[in-house]
Amino acid sequence: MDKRIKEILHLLAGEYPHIGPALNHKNPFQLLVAVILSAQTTDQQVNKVTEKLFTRIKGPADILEMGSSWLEKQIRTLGLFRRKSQHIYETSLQLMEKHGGCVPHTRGELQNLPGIGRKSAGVILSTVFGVPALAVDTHVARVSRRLGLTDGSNPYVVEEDLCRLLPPDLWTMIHRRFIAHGRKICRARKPLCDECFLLPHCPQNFFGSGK
DNA sequence: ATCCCGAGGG
DNA sequence: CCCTCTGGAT
Repeated sequence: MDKRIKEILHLLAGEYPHIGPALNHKNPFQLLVAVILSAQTTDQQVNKVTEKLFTRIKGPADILEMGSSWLEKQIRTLGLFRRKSQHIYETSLQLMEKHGGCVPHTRGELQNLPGIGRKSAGVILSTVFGVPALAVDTHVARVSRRLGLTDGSNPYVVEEDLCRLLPPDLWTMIHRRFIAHGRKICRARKPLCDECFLLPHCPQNFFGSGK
């Protein structure tokens, strides 16, 4: 692994030591629901909704029992709420019919569910099944690009580049730490470069990019 | 490439 | 007003 990358990872580990999943949940199904809800939405907004939602919803059968219009009302404060409601309902249906009410353990099966793409499958695999995955969202992509770890705008390309550069046993933590850094310092709009502990190692800094 | 789509911040 | 938020399906 590159020396500069090692130093970056070391500094990130120091700043964001033991960092857990940002989406609150008590079982794999609840995480699956939360991940669907998280599209183009802050985790804070998702957690606000799921705090109430998950007192009634423990598994896919609960969704089918309550119905999609009920669900839609519960998540109305989130963006894309109609589509998310449909996806959660359809996914619950498929889980009951094809997977015995359980969340599947493989990427292929997960991505086959409506509303679950590569990023969401990666989050589920790494968070509840302990499978190494580097889920690339808007934060991970942006931070990776600014640090010069990739030049791709396509998330799949970014994931390929990162997975080539970084060992699998670090993928899950790197995902979380990049997100934490992307929220706090390396923000999309006005990045706080003057407060950033990675600045000496960042190509964005003209004077520090040389070595 | 386009659509979905509310909350929050600037 | 504007942009962004742990995207995915068509």
